[in-house]
Amino acid sequence: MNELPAEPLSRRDRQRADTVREIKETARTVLVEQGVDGLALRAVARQMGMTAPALYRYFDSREDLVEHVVADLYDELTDVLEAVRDAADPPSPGYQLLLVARAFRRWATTHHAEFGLLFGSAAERVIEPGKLHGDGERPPQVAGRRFGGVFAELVGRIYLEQGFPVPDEDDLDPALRDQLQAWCAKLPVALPLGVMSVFLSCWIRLYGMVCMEVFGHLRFALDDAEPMFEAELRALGVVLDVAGEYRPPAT
Amino acid sequence: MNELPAEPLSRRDRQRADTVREIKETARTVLVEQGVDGLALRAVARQMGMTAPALYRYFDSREDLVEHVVADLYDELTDVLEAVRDAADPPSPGYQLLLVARAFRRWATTHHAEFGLLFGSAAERVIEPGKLHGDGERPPQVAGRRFGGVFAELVGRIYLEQGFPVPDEDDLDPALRDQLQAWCAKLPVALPLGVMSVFLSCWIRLYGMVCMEVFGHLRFALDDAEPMFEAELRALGVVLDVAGEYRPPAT
DNA sequence: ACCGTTCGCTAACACCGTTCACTGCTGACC
DNA sequence: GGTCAGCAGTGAACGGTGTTAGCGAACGGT
Repeated sequence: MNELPAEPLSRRDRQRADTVREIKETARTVLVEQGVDGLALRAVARQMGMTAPALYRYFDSREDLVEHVVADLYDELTDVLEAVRDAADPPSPGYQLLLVARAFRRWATTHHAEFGLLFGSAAERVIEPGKLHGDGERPPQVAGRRFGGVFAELVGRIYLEQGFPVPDEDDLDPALRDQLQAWCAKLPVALPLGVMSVFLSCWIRLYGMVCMEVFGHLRFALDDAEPMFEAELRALGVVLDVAGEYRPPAT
Repeated sequence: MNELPAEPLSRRDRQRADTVREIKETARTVLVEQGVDGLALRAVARQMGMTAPALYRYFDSREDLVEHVVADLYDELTDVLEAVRDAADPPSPGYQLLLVARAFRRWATTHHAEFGLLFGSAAERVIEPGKLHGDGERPPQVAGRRFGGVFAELVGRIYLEQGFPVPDEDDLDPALRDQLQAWCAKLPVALPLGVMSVFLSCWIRLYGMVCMEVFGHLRFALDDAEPMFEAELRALGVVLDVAGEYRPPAT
């Protein structure tokens, strides 16, 4: 991203940046091998032949390290989603959304530990803004925003390019309308508030479904959630008026 | 529940049962005061004037204690939902479902720590069946089943008493159909598989919405999720063909 | 009154996050 | 080229965690 002051990196600084990167990568392998609970500073340090206090030269605390890992994972996930989106053929937003949603679920199910760190209840405090940390946005939040933006942008494009039925603004609960208005104001493009409400509803279904599957809250009924997920994707296609673009998964 | 061998409780056994109850209650107050992470054995013991190892006379491990607390919380939540359901006037299943769903969200938002323990990602292993523990069902699972049963039963009654549009069995993905079939076989009453799929879809929306709100995954757009929740309730009412029974919340 | 079970304690182990004081090394400046 | 500041990394230590082992006291049934 921001690499404008490209050269004035002293040799020391480069080495330091490398170490930071190595720490985060090691943290991630520990996360994968040992699970969210096993992500201990000492474990990370051990795995890279260091001692735990040394990590404090690079991160303020375990929490700080975790936040940076979270941000990196968000970015990685978003990169995957964007790549899938940009490789979609045809590149219509409806089909792109289908593929992106599927890629999201795929990433979640194949990266169980990472997904738990990003979207589990332990992430609550990581996502939470503010704290005593000043109210400047921290890495996980901007990365999380970018992630959500992929979906929001696609739904927005579907609406603008093809349209789908949305509730009239006057039919929305005023309390909801005001919040949607405030949220909309923070977005790059203004959309009718009804579109925002439809997007939120779809987002809840998609996100809720994936979280429930990964965290085992669907196992009381299903042991393989993929068919149900595909059924939900078709239902979302109907809601967004792109049902005709549905294609069964490749495999 | 099962109090058939009512009397042969020796004095010692009664005292022991009392202690078990006191431990679980103390664990719950610690949970509320300190949060999920603060739920430490030593903290529980300290608060009731004991030492941590003493708790091992009553529970095999911290995990074991947590599981029992989870089961109790499930039962308590289910009691609340059943009470709300039984007090509904009129007692039509559609209206009852509306009130029960609202009560669920209310309990979740007013019992943040407890909800996190029950439905957060930390509950993953608690919910998970089997382990090396034999494959007998453990307390959290039976309690969780009872909890889900409240919703399932209401949706079933709505279908049987009034009906709502469901997909034809032949339109379901065979892979999904088989799983729904297997699940259905475990339920007390047999329902068309299309009903099961509609129920699952509704459950995902309801459950997903509440989890996302409580765990802060909706705060990027909303700071008070209630209006959106009500909108979702109305949408679910349409799906289940009981939209006419919607009433705005009492407040 | 005895004896076995139960209960709670202390001590200890291994692990965690975090702080502190101390060592080398390295880069920069005169 | 020599000196000196600053940085990376160390081991020790503090207070916390879950858990195990062994001991003593109290209790219940005979």
